[in-house]
Amino acid sequence: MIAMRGPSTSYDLKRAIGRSVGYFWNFPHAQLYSEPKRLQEAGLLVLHEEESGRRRKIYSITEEGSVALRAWLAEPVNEHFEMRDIAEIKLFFSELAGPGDVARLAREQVHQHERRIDEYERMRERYGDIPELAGRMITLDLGLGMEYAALEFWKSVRDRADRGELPEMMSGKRSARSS
Amino acid sequence: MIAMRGPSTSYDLKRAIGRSVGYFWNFPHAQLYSEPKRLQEAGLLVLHEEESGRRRKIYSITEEGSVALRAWLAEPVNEHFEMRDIAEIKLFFSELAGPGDVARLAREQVHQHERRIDEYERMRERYGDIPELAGRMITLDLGLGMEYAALEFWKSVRDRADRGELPEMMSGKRSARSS
DNA sequence: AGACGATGGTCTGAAACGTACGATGGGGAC
DNA sequence: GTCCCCATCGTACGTTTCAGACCATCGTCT
Repeated sequence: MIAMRGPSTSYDLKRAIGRSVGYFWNFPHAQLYSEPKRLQEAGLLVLHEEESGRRRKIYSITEEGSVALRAWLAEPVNEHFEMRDIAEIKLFFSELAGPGDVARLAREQVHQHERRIDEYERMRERYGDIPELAGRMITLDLGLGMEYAALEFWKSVRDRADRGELPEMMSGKRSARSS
Repeated sequence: MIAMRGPSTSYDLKRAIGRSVGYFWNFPHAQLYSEPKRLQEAGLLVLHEEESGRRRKIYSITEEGSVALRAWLAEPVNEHFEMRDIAEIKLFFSELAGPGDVARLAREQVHQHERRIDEYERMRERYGDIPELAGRMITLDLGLGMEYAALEFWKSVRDRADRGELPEMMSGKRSARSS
């Protein structure tokens, strides 16, 4: 982020991330203070500390840092993306849930994904045709694609639940430890 | 999981999760040993320890546990799902990458998502029409939807990169700390 | 009898996390 | 002009999570 934005304080990073990468990779802000320190000690960043009143800590990338960054970008990505979706977990275990729970869950999810889609579409409208940002907007398409996929899914769950097509019993326990 | 499967050892959980929920919520296996202990101390599980050679630790859910579980399932889900996608991060910062990096990245991703789709489709074929499991198969549809969305996205990135339509320069640093 | 893989479990050091807390400065209300 | 609020900027710290090394047992095949 520092390589892209130029010299930044941790607070700058926090805001920049909040508006961009944060959507698909969350950072607790405390990390944005400890990590730069680590990277600076490793020689990948340099710290310029203000002497005036605010005493801001402004980090810039070093040549070594740039090299490491480019090496990382060139490296292949082995892992598949990770997801953590509480709604999906609840759906998976919905056979243990009470009547109406699934329908309510699906409705909530439809709503949430619609809001998120709105948010993304507005971002695209505002920044979409600023050529400087166009590159960074690519990932927005992926986010939107995912959101639309999720939205369609939950809509169909909602409709099926409303039509009573999903089991959603609250049956007795099964037995087996085997299989 | 224990409520659904019936009495289970941590190892049972590990396997069961590996074949199902694990795809959208990963658990390091060590947690599957420490958590049940915690839940047992909290009264939500009971432990039956074998006295024979193996001394397996088999957990079952208590009435209190069932109640807590159903309460949790009925609770609204506030958070949006979390994603962690290294490929997406690299794409976001691709303006700092070397020539060819984006194309390579996209190709890898296409391949990975295709493999994952295969895996899911095979699961559906094998278990799809076993009525007992049908309920648990719903989430598979969401997984597939996401995978197809990602696949299409990365294909389009790949094609655009091949046609040289993406900037992918390695330009000089920007200046601003502001905005 | 021995090898080996599946089963079953524990421990630990390092990261990550959330969150409370402290401080400064600029700008608007008055 | 002064006062207060909010955005800015930063630190500290206890708790969870995590990866991964490690250990033991059992069944089965050779």
